[in-house]
Amino acid sequence: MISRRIPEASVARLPLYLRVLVDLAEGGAQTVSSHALAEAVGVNPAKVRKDLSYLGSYGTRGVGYDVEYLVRQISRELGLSEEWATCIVGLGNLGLALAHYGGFVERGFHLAALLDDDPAKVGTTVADVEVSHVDETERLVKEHGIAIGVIAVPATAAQEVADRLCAGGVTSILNFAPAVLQVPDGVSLRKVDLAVELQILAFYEQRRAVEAAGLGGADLAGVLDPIPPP
Amino acid sequence: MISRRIPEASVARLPLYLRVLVDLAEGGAQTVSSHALAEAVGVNPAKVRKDLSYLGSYGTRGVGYDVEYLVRQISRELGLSEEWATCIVGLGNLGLALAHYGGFVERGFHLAALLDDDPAKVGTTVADVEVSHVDETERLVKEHGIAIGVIAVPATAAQEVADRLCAGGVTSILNFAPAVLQVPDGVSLRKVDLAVELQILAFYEQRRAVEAAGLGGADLAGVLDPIPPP
DNA sequence: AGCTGTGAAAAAGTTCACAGCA
DNA sequence: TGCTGTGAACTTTTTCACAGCT
Repeated sequence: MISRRIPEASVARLPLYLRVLVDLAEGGAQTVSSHALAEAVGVNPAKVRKDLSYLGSYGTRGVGYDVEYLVRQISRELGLSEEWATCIVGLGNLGLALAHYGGFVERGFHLAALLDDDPAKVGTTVADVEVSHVDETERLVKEHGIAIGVIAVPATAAQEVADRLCAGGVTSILNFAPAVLQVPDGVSLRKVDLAVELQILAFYEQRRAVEAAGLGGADLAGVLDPIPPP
Repeated sequence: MISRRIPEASVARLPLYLRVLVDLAEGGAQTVSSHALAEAVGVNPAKVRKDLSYLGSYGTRGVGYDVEYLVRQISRELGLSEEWATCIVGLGNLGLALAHYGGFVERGFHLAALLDDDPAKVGTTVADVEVSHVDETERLVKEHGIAIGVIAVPATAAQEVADRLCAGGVTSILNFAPAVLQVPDGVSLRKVDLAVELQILAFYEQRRAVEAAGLGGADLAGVLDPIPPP
């Protein structure tokens, strides 16, 4: 119980376990083994046990884990017992999609404000929330006690928006803009970058193509050999 | 040059380097040091050098890396010299946002098909592409030689869509549905899960709150102590 | 017998620190 | 002098393997 440091990699898997466990609970399951849980999440059973052991020893040897109990423990650990106030800055296609995303509000995330710099959007209502001008960011973050800010603006505006969110007192940022952001110590920053994900997939596509072409050690000139440097 | 295995973690950073390098090139920079590049991407300079060394030895000691040359090398490594045909399945808010996303088409990704199961959407045109019925998935993937499929349907439909994409011959999938997918060997799968990202942020929010409350070893009962198991 | 919890081993990833070249 | 390239140390993460409880 003292000084529980849960490794980052484990933290990132807790939401996945939780989702499966909720489904299992709804399906009426009482207990689940690390093996079954691992299968459902697509990981190794030993990893499941290690991850869950960081939360404490909640399983029963010979039986497995109590589903309902585990749901409660993980929810609490993830802070999902509380309601986190969030805001979305930037209501382009992506921002709108996020605002309407059900899973957003589903578990403890409350959309407290929407912000955009387009006067045509300010004052309209999206997902039952009135859109405010981005200049109001600091004020609204303070007033609503917003903890998590979501950035869905173009890359060029992202740092300014981040600065404003932090100035207002946000302590977590989820950034969808393709930009590297600087935030003060003590602010958590996560990034989702669609173009990067596609490029990673392209890398492995490319490699398969090269490997197929290169079977048996054929000459790959023009396919992967480096061009001599300038 | 023989058997170049680039670690996954490095591959995931190549697109970030590329983005910065393209900006630098547009800004007229001739060369860049590992230090400057590291700063711009937000990583350690040694990591930059290690990562780039996997591509070959493209730097010049005492000088740095030739920006243009590095852009070419990384682009080639990421398979961005080719045009990858992609499709998006599911044209809800997120699917539409993805279809309109500029960065999508920007670098070598060509939107060859859009699919949805809603008869009202089939036949309409989105982002200059006519929407087809999801039953056409296999056929369209084959016909257009689509390599990468993007899944933006609800979780319940995601596995079926994945199966169809794979049946058609897709070799990479980017999944936005909150579901764990099963794909055949040889198909790359990446996942973007908005709810998970928020929950990870909530975990660290929660922990900060607990740490603040627990300064000096105060009693945390009711905040983090476990409820006794059933 | 079945399944958890966990030390210990293995693997992957990061950072250091410095030789070596421009 | 300045900066790359890289072996080696270190850290984190994953996996194994088995003792220990039910």
